[in-house]
Amino acid sequence: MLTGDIPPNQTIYIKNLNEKVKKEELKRSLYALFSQYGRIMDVVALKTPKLRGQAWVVFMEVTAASNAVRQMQNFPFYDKPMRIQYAKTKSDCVAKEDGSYDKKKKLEEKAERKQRAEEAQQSSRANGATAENGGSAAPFRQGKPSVKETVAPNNILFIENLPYEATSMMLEMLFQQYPGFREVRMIEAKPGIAFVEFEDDQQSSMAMQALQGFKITPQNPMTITFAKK
DNA sequence: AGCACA
Repeated sequence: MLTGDIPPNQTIYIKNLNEKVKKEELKRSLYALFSQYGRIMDVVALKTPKLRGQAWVVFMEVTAASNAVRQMQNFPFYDKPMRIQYAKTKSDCVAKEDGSYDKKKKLEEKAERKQRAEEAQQSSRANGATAENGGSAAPFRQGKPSVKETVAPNNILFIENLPYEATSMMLEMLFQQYPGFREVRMIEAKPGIAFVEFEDDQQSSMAMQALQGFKITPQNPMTITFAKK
């Protein structure tokens, strides 16, 4: 198994990400793509030589992380299959919430890492380039509070939290700009939801990433998940 | 391949 014997963690570790994607865009897309599994506390991505092509997505619940690990395993994202595991350690933002965050310990760890890096540098007798990268607060958006059932990626999107005023025409305008768009389906008897069909699951996922949380009215950020087949 | 919090 890809996850090896790493115990479940509310944070998932993703590798084999496309390194050409800019950090902010990557974080936004990961946020949009994974928020269908539950509320996300933080997304961390660094572009340092050691950490490029990897990211951490911190969920509020472990169950959300578990579903994400299973369902999105190997899913093509910017043309590369994502490799997903549980993170090996607790994320800082989680430690801060549960009170176990220890600033002193954190600094020690940082110093140790630095030390290690310098040793490696010396022993190799080589001078390499150093890359540093800034980055700040993770995006926060409204999402579903509760745990979701697991749904594998597919070509049909399920849209929730639409305002009453929303029409299929409006949704069509919104979704038709993404390649592979087929149709919008709304059900008279069920206001507030819609189904949007694409040709394949990669195209539907691109639209999901682009429109996740989109507000038709200020009070209604739409929630997009893959439809149950 | 690579597990951090700039």
